[in-house]
Amino acid sequence: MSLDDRKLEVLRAIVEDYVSTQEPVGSKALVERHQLGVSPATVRNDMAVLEEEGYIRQPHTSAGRVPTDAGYRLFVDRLSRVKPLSPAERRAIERFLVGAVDLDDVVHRTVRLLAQLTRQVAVVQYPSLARSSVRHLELVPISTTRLMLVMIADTGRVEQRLVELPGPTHTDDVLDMRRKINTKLSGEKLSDTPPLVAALVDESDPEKRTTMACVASVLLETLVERSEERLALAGTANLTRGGVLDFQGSLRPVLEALEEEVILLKLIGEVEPSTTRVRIGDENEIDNLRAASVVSTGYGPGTTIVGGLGVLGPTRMDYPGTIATVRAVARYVGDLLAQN
Amino acid sequence: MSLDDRKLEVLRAIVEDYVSTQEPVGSKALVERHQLGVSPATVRNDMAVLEEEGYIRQPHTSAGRVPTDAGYRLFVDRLSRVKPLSPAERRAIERFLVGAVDLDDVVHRTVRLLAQLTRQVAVVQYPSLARSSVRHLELVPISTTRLMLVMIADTGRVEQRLVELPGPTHTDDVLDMRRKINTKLSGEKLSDTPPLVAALVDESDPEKRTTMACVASVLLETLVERSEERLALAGTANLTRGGVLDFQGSLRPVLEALEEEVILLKLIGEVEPSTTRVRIGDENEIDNLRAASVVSTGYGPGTTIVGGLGVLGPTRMDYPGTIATVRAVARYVGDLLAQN
DNA sequence: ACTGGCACTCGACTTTGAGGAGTGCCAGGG
DNA sequence: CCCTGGCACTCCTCAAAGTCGAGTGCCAGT
Repeated sequence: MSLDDRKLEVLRAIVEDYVSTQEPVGSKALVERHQLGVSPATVRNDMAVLEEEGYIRQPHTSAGRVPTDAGYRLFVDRLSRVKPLSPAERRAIERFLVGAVDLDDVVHRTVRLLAQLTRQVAVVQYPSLARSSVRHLELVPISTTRLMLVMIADTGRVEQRLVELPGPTHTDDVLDMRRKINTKLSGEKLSDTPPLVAALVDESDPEKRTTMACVASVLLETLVERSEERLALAGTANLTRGGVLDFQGSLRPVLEALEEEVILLKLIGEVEPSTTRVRIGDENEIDNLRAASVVSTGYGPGTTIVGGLGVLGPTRMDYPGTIATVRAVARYVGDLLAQN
Repeated sequence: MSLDDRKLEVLRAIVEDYVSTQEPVGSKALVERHQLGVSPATVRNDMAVLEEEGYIRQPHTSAGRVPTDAGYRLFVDRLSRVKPLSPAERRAIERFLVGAVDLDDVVHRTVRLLAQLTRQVAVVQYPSLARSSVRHLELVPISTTRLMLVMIADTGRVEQRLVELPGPTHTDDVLDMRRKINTKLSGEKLSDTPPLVAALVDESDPEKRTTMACVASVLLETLVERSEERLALAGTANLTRGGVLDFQGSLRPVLEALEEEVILLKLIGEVEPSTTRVRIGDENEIDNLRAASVVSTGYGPGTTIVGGLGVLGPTRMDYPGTIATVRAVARYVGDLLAQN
């Protein structure tokens, strides 16, 4: 059975009212607040159908209706009009992001901005190393048997690791290694580097091979294996808006999930180009977040994607507004990265 | 009026019972659970005095007594015996901290460990730049008009900033600057560097002065002005233990405070050598944390202090245990840093 | 100085009842 | 055939009232 236009209109009205009032919405209130052009009784019939189809439900008999996860899904997919950002919001974004001095700064400003605009929990992934290229590798002698390896990626990320050398090594040899490494690796995608690093060891003089092997192993760890994805989080206090009503009474599971980087990365990290992804309630694979919704998207200079960002909130959220904000922020951040 | 020994014993019993049960404790329950050697009526008289002195209070008539902030303070200062760590805890600390590969790793492991052991919110400050010395400064050419400045501190912290040069600059000149800067600044406390940086500009060749000034300004920002203190936070989910009872019904203000780095730094950053600081409820200057207690201490290699760490929880917390854990973790982290 | 006894207070919990929002269904009308 | 007004019904919310019991303060007695 398919739903006719009016039923969809009723669903939209229910979602919009419920999102803004946080109270189950009844047929009478619905016709008063929206120009549906029919009587409450008719709306009731439509509601009965919508309930049968699983889009809305009653918390208890003789209460109004509340959208189900499926209802929100339908709303997002077919009923929500794109809500353009207000000029004030655009200005807020620009004001917030100009003046960022480095990548850390950009990420921190972004995550706070997102949290503030959406009034929800915001998550921003640092540009993924897996999607970056090597811009420069530096070997800094700390002592005769210790180096600091610094990797600068084209996305602005900088990673450093300590290298313990097998024995005292002369500065000239370090410089030599540094030159060779850079010649070989500069400009390469991080994911393409392992064979090149192996080649570096093979090609080096026999007497310097152990030293080079040492550096190479740390290099590999830094470039690929560790593949450390970093995150920034902000706005957890927003979880407490709407009392204990959202999130079925306990913030616990949500806060727990937010502490797991792995989980957050799953949420915002899996990005397809230029798509905004919305996960509603049960659609989240993580049990702890079955009462939450996540809106996420990728960002990066131009059309490429180097990382993900998004927000998390109650299923009862303003989807059109949130989606618009997340998209806009992602675009601004992308532009910002493109400038470097 | 001074309190005799038994009254203090009663106070201790009240604190201990309330901390473990989270319920107001009455005179009868008290004599049953502790060997006070007197009758409930006597205890009641003692309680009346303790209440008059402001150490305990009744949530309402005909309820048991609850410690006040002043009561906890007295308990911490005079009544709590040091609780030695269990072997299991010692082992947990060691297991958690060995295998940390760099400073980031150490800090993250520490903060998680602390949150887990105390079952509270943990905060760890990265080694403060203000207390660090320069180990090495590196200038990495990114393009002919851009450098990346990398500062490596003796505490393991690494800061980087982009430098926009006034015009194309030859690599040799960069190397020259790099050498001069290192000669001048290596080993110096960051706080002592500003005049040295100024001298660097003064001493440089006239035609290279603008370039050097450029680098110097970023250098100063990195070394001193920005003076960016970093933090790691973990265990916010622990705030939800004990229901909504702790924190007078709303986590909101606490979560808000935890989002402000400045506030957290105030809490754990002001450290005197080898002291563990306990701030109880109202003693916190931040309004949002008037229902919380903070236990903090400094850490660093040997007896020096390079940063702070601590935990935050409800005033109703296990002070002896928490204090012991915080101290132990700080000592272990200090030892770990000393090894590098 | 401590104890047992006793009257008293007051929150927690239960019961009862009125009120009302909202529904489902049905018969009638365009 | 779809919409509408009417009506009986459900069941939540809220307030009032009452019981229960933990815990207290005080006092007289040892």
